[in-house]
Amino acid sequence: MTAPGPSATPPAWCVLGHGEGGRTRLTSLGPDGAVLGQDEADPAALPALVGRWEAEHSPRWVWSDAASWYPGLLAAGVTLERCHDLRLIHRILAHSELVRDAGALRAASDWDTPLEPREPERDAGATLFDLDAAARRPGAVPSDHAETLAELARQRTAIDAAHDPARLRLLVAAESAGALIAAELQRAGIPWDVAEHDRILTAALGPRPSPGTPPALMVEAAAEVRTALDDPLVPLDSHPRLLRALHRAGIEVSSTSQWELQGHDHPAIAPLLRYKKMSRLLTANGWTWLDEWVHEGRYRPVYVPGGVVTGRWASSGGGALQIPRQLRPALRADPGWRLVSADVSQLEPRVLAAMSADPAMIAAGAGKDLYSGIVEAGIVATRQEAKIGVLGALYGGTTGDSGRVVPRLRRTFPAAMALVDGAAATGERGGTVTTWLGRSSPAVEESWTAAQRSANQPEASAGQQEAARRSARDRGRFTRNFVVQGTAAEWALSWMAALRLRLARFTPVPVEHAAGPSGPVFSRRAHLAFFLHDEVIVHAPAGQAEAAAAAIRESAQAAGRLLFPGSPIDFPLDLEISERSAQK
DNA sequence: GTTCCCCGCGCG
DNA sequence: AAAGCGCGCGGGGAAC
Repeated sequence: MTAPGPSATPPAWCVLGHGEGGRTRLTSLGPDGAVLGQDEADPAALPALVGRWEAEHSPRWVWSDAASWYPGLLAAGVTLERCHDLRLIHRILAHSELVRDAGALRAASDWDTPLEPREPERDAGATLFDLDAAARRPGAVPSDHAETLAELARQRTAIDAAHDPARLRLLVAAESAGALIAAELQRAGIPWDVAEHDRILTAALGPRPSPGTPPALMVEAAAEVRTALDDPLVPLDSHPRLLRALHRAGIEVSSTSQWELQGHDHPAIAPLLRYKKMSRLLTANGWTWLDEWVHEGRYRPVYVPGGVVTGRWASSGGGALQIPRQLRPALRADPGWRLVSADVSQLEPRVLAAMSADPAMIAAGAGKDLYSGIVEAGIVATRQEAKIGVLGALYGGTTGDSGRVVPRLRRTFPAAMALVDGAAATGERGGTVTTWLGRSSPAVEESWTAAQRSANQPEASAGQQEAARRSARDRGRFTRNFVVQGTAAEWALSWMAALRLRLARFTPVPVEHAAGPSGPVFSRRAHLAFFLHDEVIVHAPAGQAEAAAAAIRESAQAAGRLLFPGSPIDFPLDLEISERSAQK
């Protein structure tokens, strides 16, 4: 290694990529991108090398993607502060309206690849040696050293020449921090109380049955339904056949959905609704789920940062983002530890208020509850009306209660409504909209534009015209919501990124019996354990729980200032410290 | 036998 | 009651 001397420029970037003979190459770059030094290591020696550079220089690590590189480093005990995830950033830059010339990026289409879903690490001990194979698995973006450097250069050029480089840099940093956090979350896992989960299942379904047989309470409910329908064989799990059986019994429903069933008065309805509830719990989060996803007291879901077009995270396997409220009590802190749970009150409306700088809407949220603020301002009578109206504004609701309330909101919050109405109009025309930090909505397909054009010809059929209008409205609702949902995702990433750095400064505490997959662990630090769009859970030693709560609050304020400097908008949290997650 | 789509419902 | 946005998943059943 050409080690920088005391007077040399410290490395701002360290680029990792695959070199010759299965070795990993490391190139350090100065702030201007000039090469400062080179080194290389076998996969087994990589964590030590990376750890040394992190300790000495804390550079921004550049790699094809964190999902390929970081789990192996984490398994070896190496935690990094900052990175630049080329795969995630490529997808943003190649489509961002803020980028003036995305030609070079678009041409490098190998980089425009979503990550293949990957099973969680069942045996993290093997990861150290699988590091190389993991980064080279099929479907992955390029990870060889030269191409990694070339892509970094393309991205830097695009950012530097962008319309608003400062905003784009915030987005790049937030998205990349998210990539680190996702890997760390998966490694840490959610502390999960298997016995409590089993208690909840047993209370709802009856004791765990032998494989292949339904639990007792489901059998009971099914029998009640069949008696009430006077049809001893009706299959309750087949929608088409159940629907026909309901019709035979004189229950005129067009689907078997619970909201439609609820409207009918028949002795079969109540047990059927109970059966459907139980069936859902059993198939989605029953004992099979427990066996598959919870090991050694940890649920380790697979998070997919940037998995949603708007920039929200998705998940792959285990349904991490759909844990039913009913099972929340199964989230339980380790002995002597606490769960610090926080969610943002009305994140999306507040984000809209800040983006549009709508003074009336900011004022409505200035207390604690934005919906109550709207009631107190005399715009609607009830909190429920306010909520339905605001959601209608964000989602493009036109019918029912929301259709009645939205026009009132349009008069009261003209700036906020102009922002979402404008986004909808752009989408209806086939245009692109962009979030606060620069993530743009996908461009329309040519076939969409063609269909719109031909529907505007005089010879177009009425059906064609109606289909085109509906499709335009659908797209308008999507772009209307995109700017708000996407900016809210940016806020949430910024919140977590700030929180992660604060938690990294907490003092680790001794842990007696924790043997992680990588071997014995003798001390552990407060860490993020769960993230769900506008909610985080931190797992912290009891003595540090208050400090963790303060860190969560400070981080929320920091995220608000970072995205909306000078704005009076605030982002109040509902925060709770407990041993066990509340059901709410 | 495998693949794909729809339905319904969980989450924000 | 849903409605209006964004998802993932399991099960059934049609299509291949």
